[in-house]
Amino acid sequence: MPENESQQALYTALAMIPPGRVITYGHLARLAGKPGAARWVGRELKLLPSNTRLPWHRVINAAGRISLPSDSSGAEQCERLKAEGVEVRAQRVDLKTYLYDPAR
DNA sequence: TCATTGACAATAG
DNA sequence: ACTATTGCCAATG
Repeated sequence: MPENESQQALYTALAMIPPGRVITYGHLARLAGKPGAARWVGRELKLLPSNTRLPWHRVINAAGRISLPSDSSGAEQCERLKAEGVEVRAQRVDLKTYLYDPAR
């Protein structure tokens, strides 16, 4: 059973991000019905189980960078993105090219 | 209740 | 490109 509406909306929105595309925390928050709650999104993603099927790795910050420490988690996100065809050069993703914007 | 912290964001200098 | 500041939501001490 859904823990709450917002969380359910977040999962649904995240699940529809196609491979090879990315989205920012802010945009995802808006899609989840909580505009301006980018930080809340990050907190929720951190709570996801390691066995989740959700594409958490397609979520990056507004600057196009990985918002995780460069150790294990950050490196894994980077690898996952590259594996999907997303170019990550100098720790940075070109939002103009890879950002998933349903309204555009 | 207040202060701090965190997978954030926009703006200014 | 960098730091500093301010605003944001929620959890934690």
